[in-house]
Amino acid sequence: MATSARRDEPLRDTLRQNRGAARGIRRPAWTGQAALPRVPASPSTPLRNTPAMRLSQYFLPTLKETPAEAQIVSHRLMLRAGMIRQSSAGIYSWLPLGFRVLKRIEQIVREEEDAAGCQEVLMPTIQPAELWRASGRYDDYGAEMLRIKDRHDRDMLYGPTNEEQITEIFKAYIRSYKHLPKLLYHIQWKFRDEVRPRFGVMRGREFLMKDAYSFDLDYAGAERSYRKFFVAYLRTFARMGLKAIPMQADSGPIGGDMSHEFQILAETGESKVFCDKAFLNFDPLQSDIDYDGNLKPLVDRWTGLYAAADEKHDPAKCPVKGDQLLEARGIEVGHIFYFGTKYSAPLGANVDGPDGKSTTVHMGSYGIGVSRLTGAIIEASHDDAGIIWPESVAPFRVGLINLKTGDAKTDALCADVYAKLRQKKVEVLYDDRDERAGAKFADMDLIGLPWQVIVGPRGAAVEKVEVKNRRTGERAEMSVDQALTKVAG
RNA sequence: CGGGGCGUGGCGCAGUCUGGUAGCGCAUCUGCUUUGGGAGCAGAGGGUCGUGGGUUCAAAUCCCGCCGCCCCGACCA
Repeated sequence: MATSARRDEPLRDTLRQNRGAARGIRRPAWTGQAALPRVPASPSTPLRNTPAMRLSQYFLPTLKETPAEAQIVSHRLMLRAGMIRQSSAGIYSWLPLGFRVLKRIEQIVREEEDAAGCQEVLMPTIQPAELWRASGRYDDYGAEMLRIKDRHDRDMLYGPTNEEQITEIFKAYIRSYKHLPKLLYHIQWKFRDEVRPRFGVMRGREFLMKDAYSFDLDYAGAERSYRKFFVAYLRTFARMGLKAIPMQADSGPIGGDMSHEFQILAETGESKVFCDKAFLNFDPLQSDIDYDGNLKPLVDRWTGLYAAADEKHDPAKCPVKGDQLLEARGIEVGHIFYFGTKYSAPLGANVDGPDGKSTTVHMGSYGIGVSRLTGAIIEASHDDAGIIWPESVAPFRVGLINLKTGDAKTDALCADVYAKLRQKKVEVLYDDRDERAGAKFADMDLIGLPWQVIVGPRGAAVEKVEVKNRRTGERAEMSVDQALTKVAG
């Protein structure tokens, strides 16, 4: 058998690599292979399985130059920080750093939905056309819906939303008003075949969305459910460090009456918004919420102030005068609406009421763009050097920078700080690469971890480290113990 | 979907008008020197120039078709 040139390639590559390894040659940050950790006999299943990471082993392909296709700042920074990789127009893979942020955001959304009494389910991405024919939307939805056929030539679709699906589930099991209200949500990938996807994950075709659905006996009940989500949304966005303003909205193609969209304020936002400056003083996290109590006063407080997106704003009719009117740019990150029996009626979602009569349930649906939020947060929180993550969604809380790997004292001090942070369960990314100081500073600023602990030979000689706050830029030298306290939060 | 632009090594670009050995910077690999804000020198590897056809002695370059991506607008979480 002839030995082809191609056949020789892998062998040569292997030899080359082995030679490199034997000499202790460093590999780029994201190609290194870590020794696999020993698996304990009875492994636990923590939510986060990588609380700490060495950058020399981490897959973090940062870019110095900006890819040409990215126009807006969040898209540029997500590509440069190695968070995502475009697969095709409006469709992205999530790399480790981006995926961590996505999971963080998802988890905050989940916690606040759960707190409001909403229960998590998971519905499929692929749905049967039949379901959508029943609601009449199979024909109404248009080309934005990705239609596919299975091997039996049955019409299927990649779900752009899940009203029909959830209504079918509800209908199958719930027969009595005694089981109402029911609040259900899921966090699932959706697909809308946008004519023109753009702005990176802010307007992709495939996107991760939390969509919740409420089922109530009547309008009054639906109103109570609506308020729960209204409040949960205020808390959700506030926890991500965002200023979200609820604005009266059209209910769009899904249809309905009561509707608000939640716009976060960001200088680079997609549309102009106008609102009362008093909003800025509201803090949704100030007080505990009793979701079983009366939420009307709280919702009224938020809806009592003027807020309008560009197309709804009429300067002549605006009640807010002069300085008190805030003109800003916004990004829509959530949308809630009540739509009555729009789906429950055609799909036959009825329950028996107290009077023994069958009643069509009142529904509402409540969306949050989870993947979009990743970009939106960056739009709201960045500077020239890169991303500035709010602590609640940061992929790691602390970046530990070793300014001179190979220097015994510096290495030892870094190892000490790294171990202590892990002990304190502080998520840390340790830059132990053999790179120049400047490159490390630049990368760390770019990926935007809230805290940097900088260790160099100068400080190591006197057992001091430098702590830098990414947001304020404030930096100070201090002992390891002081640094741990400062950074642990 | 209307209008415009662009596809050349992993990234950013030149070369196309006027056809004639495929280049530059960054990144990567090797060696030496460097080391507190994206290092220097020397060497090396890597590209069927989006794709199919056509014209020609010869095509990244000219012609036709197709595909992909980006921007503006209308539309949207």
